[in-house]
Amino acid sequence: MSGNLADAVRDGPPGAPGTLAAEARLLSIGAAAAVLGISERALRYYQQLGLVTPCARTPGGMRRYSEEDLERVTRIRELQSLLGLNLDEIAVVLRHEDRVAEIRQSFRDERTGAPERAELLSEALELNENLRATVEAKRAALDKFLADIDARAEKIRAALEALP
Amino acid sequence: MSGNLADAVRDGPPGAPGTLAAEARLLSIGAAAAVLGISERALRYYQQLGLVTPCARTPGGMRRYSEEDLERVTRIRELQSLLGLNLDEIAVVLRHEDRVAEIRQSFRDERTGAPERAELLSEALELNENLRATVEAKRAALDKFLADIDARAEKIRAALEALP
DNA sequence: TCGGTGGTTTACGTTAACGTCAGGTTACGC
DNA sequence: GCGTAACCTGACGTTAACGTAAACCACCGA
Repeated sequence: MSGNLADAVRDGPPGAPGTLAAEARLLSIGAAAAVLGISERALRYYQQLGLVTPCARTPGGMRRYSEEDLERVTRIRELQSLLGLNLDEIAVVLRHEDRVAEIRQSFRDERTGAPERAELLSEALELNENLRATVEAKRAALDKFLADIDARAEKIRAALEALP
Repeated sequence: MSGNLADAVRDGPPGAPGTLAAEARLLSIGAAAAVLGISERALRYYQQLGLVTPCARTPGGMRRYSEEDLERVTRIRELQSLLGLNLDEIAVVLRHEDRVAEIRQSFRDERTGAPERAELLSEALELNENLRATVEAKRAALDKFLADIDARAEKIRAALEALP
């Protein structure tokens, strides 16, 4: 092992005058992959599907990932492992979440009128509720599953107490 | 559509003297697939991997599935969709559950001594607890996920109330 | 300035979980 | 007894989500 995670993440001098703090913390694809614990190939693949695009590139064309980019990837993995969604379905979820973020922006905008604001909020609420329903369904099923397991455990424990 | 589900499941006269009720209710692979809502190919594939073997065959070699067989397949699908396990991992879980069933048998056996019974019960308990841990972990993650969604919804609702 | 490490695109390879097709066999209603 | 629908066993095809290799290019420390 020539380079470890700490080496990969540690960037050039962050004090270079003129560069914003956020800019200094952009990660290369190797560092990003190391931090996230996934492969570089996966990151490129997600980008190919339009799921995450690194916020910047170096003049030479190398990908630079921001903290926000990493969070997005984390989100992808969560939606994969927790909800069992495939990448196409995840793309939809992410688009919805992007839309919510967009709504948040419009909301901050001074020019947005009150009735339009209400409209935006209820749209955001609906998008949110949409995902919630999916998650809630899964949770309910899991809870039942867990209850079954616990019931079995209880029977075994009862038998154990009846023994000695 | 020439044959529907009801046709497929409805078997020959169940009153044929000499045949047990359970025997009369064995399903062909087509009927089983229809009831379960999966493909025949999937059933054959699961068998190939040693996950479910139909309890019987006709003299001519055609598969016959019992109610218990169907439950086992349902279990497989549950482990797939809820826990996101692959079929190899599911094979392990099923082997553990089979072992628990075996333990239950030994337990009913008169010849099993008291110390051995205790041993069997704690083995069953451990196997059960094993699966429980997996499920519980998933549930915790899902709960957190759901909490995040609810928090967002709350923020949106608060903004909505602050409007009019 | 230059060597080595790391990154880029392009393209073909891999694995799990089936889908589908071919060619022959069995079950069942009439 | 007979036709046909359902089933059998291979065997090859497919799709998602990457893995891997090749050939070329960027960056950075000495």
